[in-house]
Formats: sequence, C-alpha cells, structure tokens
Amino acid sequence: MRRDVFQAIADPTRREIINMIAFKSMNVNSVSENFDVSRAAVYKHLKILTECGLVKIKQKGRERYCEAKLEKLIEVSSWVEQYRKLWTGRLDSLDNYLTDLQIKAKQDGK
Amino acid sequence: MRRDVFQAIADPTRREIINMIAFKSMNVNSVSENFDVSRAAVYKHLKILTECGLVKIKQKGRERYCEAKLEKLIEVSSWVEQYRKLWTGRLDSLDNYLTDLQIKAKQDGK
DNA sequence: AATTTGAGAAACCAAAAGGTTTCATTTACA
DNA sequence: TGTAAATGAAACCTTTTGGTTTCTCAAATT
Repeated sequence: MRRDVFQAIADPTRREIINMIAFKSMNVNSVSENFDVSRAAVYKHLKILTECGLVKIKQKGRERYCEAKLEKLIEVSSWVEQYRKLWTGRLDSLDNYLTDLQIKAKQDGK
Repeated sequence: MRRDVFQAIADPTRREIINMIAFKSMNVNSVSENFDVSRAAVYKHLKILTECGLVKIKQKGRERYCEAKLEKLIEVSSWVEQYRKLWTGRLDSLDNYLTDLQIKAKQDGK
C-alpha cells in the first residue's frame, strides 16, 4: 500500500482536512462534523494522513487531537519547485514571442 | 471522473513521465519504452495527464509529441505555499503551544 | 502495392479507494 | 454505578485505478 504525501493530498476531502486543522488542532469528532460523509470515512482519511506523516495525533483522555505536520508538504514543494525555472522560462519566451508578433503586426500594418 | 492536477501527480509513474518530458518533448512510443509496463498503460497515464492539462499533444505525421505544460503545477505550488509560513518559523510552534493550552484547559476545567 | 510502425480504443481483470453499518472499548460524567 | 461520548476497527459494498491483451486505422517505408 503506497502511503506518500502525493497520494495523500490527491483527495480533496483530505486537503480540506489539512486546511481545517492547519491553524488549530481538532479532535476526530470535530473534524468529521464538518463533512457530509460518516465519521468512519473521515477517520479513514485521517488514518491515511497520519500514515504518511502529514498529521500527528495527540491523545488526551478519550479525545485525540489531530495536528497538521505541514513540514511534510516540503516533499511536494521541492518536487514542484524543481520545475519552476522551466515553466517561468517558458512563459518568458512565450511572452517574448508574443511581443515579437505584436511588433511584426505593427510594422506590417504601417 | 475527477481530473485535477493533484490526482494526476499522485501516481509515481506519471511523475516520472513529467520528469521525462520536462526538458524535451517525446512521442508516445519513446515515452513508453522507458517503462516496464505496456504501451497501453503508459498511454492511459498520458491521457490522464492531458485531461488535466499537464501535458499537451502535438501531432506530427503519425507520431504524437508529448509536451509538458509545467505551468499547470502552479495549482499545486500555490496550495502548498499557502502553508509555508505556518511550517517555517514560530507560527508552527505557536500551534503546538495552543494545542497544549487547549488540552490543559480541558483538564483544568473538569 | 504490401508491409511495418505509431497510436487510439475496446474488453476485460484484480486490487485499491472511498464509502457504509455495526460493534467493541475506553473515558467522562450525572 | 450506569450511561453517554469519543474513538478504533471489522465486515461489507461499489466505483475507480492501473494494468493486460487484442483489434483497428492511418502514416511511413520498402
């Protein structure tokens, strides 16, 4: 069973969960109350998130607080960022190309 | 059928494909030759990548060149980057601090 | 003209994903 | 002490995913 951050954030519900607990930890029930699906379904999402390290659970009494470990997102960040130069470079050259087109159009239009 | 960039990059084979064509476009067969799975399987991955806009196909005779549209990764980038300030610096430890406060408050309030 | 090559698509399959309901266990509390 | 609340987990179901083989078709080659 693949359990990596990329797979974890592929699901929109899980991204919502992360967003929900990013600023403030919440217990499992509180999290699940914010979704239409059952508590069990949300719990499974939370399990996947903890298995890949994006969420840590802290037990307190009968409650368990879910805390987002956002540092884990660095794996995604670094994968994406390695391409940023390529795509901005490409946008730049596209921009130049379009500028050239405009210039040519102006000249032809004279 | 959900077809977004997050879901597209969840699969390691698809991330490899993106990496393979990031610098230089390749036709479908050339791409598939670099994988153990069948051409049909790679083709399906390419289809998913094009459906979400991460790859554009340009026909050239009987060949079709796959070109990475890396700008599409900005969707992932911006989602991740909104959390960067939370995971770096003191805000992250503030979160832990607040979590501890919550827990303590519960205990004290009993 | 006949053959090879690159690609798209259909039919099929096993496993994984995402959901449900139900039940058990532990902790809090009236 | 007995009950409610929070959670974990099992059993089950349907759809999606990732793969296969096979067939077709159009473009290149010989």
